[in-house]
Amino acid sequence: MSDLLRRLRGRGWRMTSQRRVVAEVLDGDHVHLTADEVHALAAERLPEISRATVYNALGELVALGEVAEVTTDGRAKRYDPNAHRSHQHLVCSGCGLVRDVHPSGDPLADLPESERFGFTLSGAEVTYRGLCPSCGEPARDA
Amino acid sequence: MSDLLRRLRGRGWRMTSQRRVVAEVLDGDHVHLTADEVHALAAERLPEISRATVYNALGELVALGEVAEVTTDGRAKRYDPNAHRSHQHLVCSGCGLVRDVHPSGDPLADLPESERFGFTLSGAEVTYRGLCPSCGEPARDA
DNA sequence: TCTTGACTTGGACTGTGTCCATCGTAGGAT
DNA sequence: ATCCTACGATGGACACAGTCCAAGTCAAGA
Repeated sequence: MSDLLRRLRGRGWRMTSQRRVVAEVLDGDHVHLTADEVHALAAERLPEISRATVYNALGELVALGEVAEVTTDGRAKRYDPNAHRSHQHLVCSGCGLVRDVHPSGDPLADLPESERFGFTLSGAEVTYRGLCPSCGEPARDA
Repeated sequence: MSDLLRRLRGRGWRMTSQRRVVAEVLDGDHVHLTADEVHALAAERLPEISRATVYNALGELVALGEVAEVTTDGRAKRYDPNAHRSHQHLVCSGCGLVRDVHPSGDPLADLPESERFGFTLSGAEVTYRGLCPSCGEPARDA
């Protein structure tokens, strides 16, 4: 059993076969699946699992802080199980590929008091945009 | 006529009454409207304007670089006419309020070569999250 | 094993955005 | 000033992501 499943069970998360496969599908590094992708992968092991259940499970994992929700653009949210190590995202403007990155420096420290407008800050997300090695090569006709 | 309208006309943007009201609605600082809000405001002046036209006009303004698209969460995109001055966004986790902010430092400089994975970087967006003064006050029962 | 409340299901529903065939019109040509 | 025509507007159907709900199912404690 993975660490994730062990942690969830330890926190009193009622374990069902559906929740198990969702958690298993999300296990690993550099995983950034959409809800539909999670559903498709889960359905390979448990064909009857419903979309609603996947959405429920993902929502709970996010609420528990085990998985982070990443909105890279106007498309579907992606779910990132690497929520315990603080990191940011590098997104390919061409194909949508997402990589975890670890910038130096703390963006929160870069926001002076005069620019906080009385807000109580809780965090900052940085999204780097660019072209991945495949998309960056000049397109070539056949 | 506003600077925005003048610039657009100068760039050969065919001016119609619909495009005019969309551009006028978006004029100003600290404007972060959703497409539906733009449509509603535009419809006050031009009741027959259709949603498709608003979406078309917004898409063109974004393509022209006159307006920036901001995706703060899984909800509707917001349109920010303040695209010429580089800035980042501060979003209230409670009510969704968006403010423009100007952090010091350059997030791009914080991403070491070893963390770029061969990408050609084009920019970085920083989204600060927190509670605005209204939402930050402890809720009080009546 | 029994019980029960939490979980799952699937289908309807909502919000956001896109597409497309048809109609209308801005702006150049005359 | 008027005409032409290509570009823009229209609105309704469609697509996608996500939520909600009533009814059925099951995990886990007693």
